Amino acid sequence: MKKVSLKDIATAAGVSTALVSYVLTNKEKEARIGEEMAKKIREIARQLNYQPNHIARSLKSGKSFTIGLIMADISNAFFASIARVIEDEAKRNNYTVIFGSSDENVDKSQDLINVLLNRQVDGLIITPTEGSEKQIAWLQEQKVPFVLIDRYFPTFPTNHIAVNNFESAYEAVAHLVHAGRKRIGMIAYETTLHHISERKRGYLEAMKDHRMEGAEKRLKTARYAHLKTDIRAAIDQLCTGPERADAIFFATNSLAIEGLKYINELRIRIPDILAVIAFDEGEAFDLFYSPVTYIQQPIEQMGKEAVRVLLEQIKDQKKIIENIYIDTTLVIRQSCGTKH
Amino acid sequence: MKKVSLKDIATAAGVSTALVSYVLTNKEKEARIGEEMAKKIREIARQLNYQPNHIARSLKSGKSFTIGLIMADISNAFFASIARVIEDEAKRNNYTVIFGSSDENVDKSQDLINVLLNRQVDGLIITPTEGSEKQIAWLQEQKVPFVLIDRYFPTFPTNHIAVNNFESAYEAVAHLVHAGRKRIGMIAYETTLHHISERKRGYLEAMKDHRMEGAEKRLKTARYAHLKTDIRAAIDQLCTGPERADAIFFATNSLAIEGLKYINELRIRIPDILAVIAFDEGEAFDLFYSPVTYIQQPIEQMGKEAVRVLLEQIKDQKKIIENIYIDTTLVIRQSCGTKH
DNA sequence: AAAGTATGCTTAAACGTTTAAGTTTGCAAG
DNA sequence: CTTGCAAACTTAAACGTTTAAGCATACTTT
Repeated sequence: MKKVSLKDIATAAGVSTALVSYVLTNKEKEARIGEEMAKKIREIARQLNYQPNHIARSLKSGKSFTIGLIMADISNAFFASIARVIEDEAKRNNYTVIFGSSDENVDKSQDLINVLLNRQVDGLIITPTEGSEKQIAWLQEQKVPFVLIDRYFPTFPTNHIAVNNFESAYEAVAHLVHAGRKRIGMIAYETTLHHISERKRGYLEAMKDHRMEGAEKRLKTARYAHLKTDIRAAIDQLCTGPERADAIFFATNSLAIEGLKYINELRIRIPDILAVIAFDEGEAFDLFYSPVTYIQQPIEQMGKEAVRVLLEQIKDQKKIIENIYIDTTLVIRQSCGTKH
Repeated sequence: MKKVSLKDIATAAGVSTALVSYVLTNKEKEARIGEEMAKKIREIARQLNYQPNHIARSLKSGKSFTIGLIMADISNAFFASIARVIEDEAKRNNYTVIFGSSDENVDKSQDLINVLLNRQVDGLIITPTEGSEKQIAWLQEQKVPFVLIDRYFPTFPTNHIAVNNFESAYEAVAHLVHAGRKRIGMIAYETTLHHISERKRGYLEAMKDHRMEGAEKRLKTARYAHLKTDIRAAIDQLCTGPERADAIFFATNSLAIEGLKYINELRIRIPDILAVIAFDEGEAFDLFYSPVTYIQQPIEQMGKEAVRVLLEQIKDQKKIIENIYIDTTLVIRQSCGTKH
């Protein structure tokens, strides 16, 4: 069953395709189409169930009405939720979303950028990986509209949507201090990515401001590719000896999940022996026997803003760069031993 | 910065675009291109950093090398994981994925189908919603290649990837019986979707075969749109009175998560007072104080098969319908009180 | 020397749209 | 009775590819 095209309608109506095009794109006024004819064409289009060919349109207009979405890993709850919001929001604006997962890997990221640009996406929403500065800079040179989300590079200005990582981390650590914890540790990723650095900085500053000793030595990192083993090692180090930590701040939900699994195995009681705070949400945190206090990122807002900024960028290339910072909320549960 | 096209290369090389096209699509042999010239063209293409325009190609070939993915909700861990696998697998085959969430809503589903088909996707992978039979039947009439995943309609044959829902549910309930549970309940969705019906049937059959009383009255359902309240009501009914259930089988991960939250609130101890089994995975299940026994669906395999079947279908329209059934694994943890 | 054929390239149409620039007809104004 | 102009269409080019068909030129055959 062949698709019906403008030509089919034109033939059926005994007119040129141009006329049909004008009518079906509601340009009757500008093109001074007769009322009779317009009605007739519309009727035929309806009968034949005409569906415009988006590809032909894109070729002509140079716009695909498609957004490319590059996330670190769509199967991760945080990114999946963002993807969800972005798709909804894009759809509301008649855009469609193509996605891919970079796995925090520079080469995959480059590959995805290439694939998506070849597909003529009108713009990109990206959670950039470590070491992808050059790729991002190149996008900027090429004047490809894009927005970074979750992370960004402080060294050069780009559109980005981020959360106030420093303050959020600071606040989380302060909360632990006020809950009476003395030996607070942190587990983060081993990365130079700015959002993680900021979280680390928030931890260190808060520790300093509250005159807590040994922050540096209690700041552990894990490699993305060796999450499980590295986290276990970190926790082993943190939770043994006379100076064992009485609180851990996890820089990320995946770190927290892995960490809590091991803490469970070790039968370290929370919050009695150890207090815990995590960045990001996770349904697992709700179900944990001691519901986990966490820093809640406003996912809905982040996704919507990302789409908004990107679409504005697409509409008007020379538009000024927008940096959106959104505040998080510290959701206090029982994992720090405080009831509010 | 304008994109370079075949014409640019042709001009630079002083030849026709046809020649360039032949070279860059490696048809030199068939088109008898001179070695010298081929080398020269390739070099120029490299220098200008030529990237083929996918849209133009699609228009010409009538193929977009794009798959449409319609999931119930991409922010749900199960679907997100499937989406992840599908995207990876599609990419390996030089396909790209556009996605959308139907929210278990027929109208949204129809809307997504329209949007994706207008985008000229070459085929669809769908988790069909309740009541979408007509849409699916229409796709079949229109000879649009598609594969259903997770669910399907037994009333008419379609390509689909499914799990042996009946047997899995049966096995889960049998496991509960062998663990000594007497009053086993089930909480499912209120839906006519076949995969859920099969899970219910598995429960009922297993109960009958093991001579367990009161299965019907202990089979509760919750509406997707009123998950929280309905689940609470169901659990209230199941877990009170002298005949209170000593086990609950959740038909889905979202049901289980919501259910466990409430069970936690009620301070019903697992597995002492209540045993629990869930369909699907969830990191929350690992972290639960009594790690949850669950039916593990082979997500990777499901996603890969879906892509395989779809691509075969795209290649050869008259290909016979494929129904893939994949076995699940019952992952036994502590939530049923048994250690293996 | 004529015919055939291999080689290397060009032409042109096509995919389904959009849209600027015609063309034709009728009618009012000069 | 021109001329002007509005109304209602049509033509044709363009977007960037692909690909069948065509056209020289040179090299073999007989």
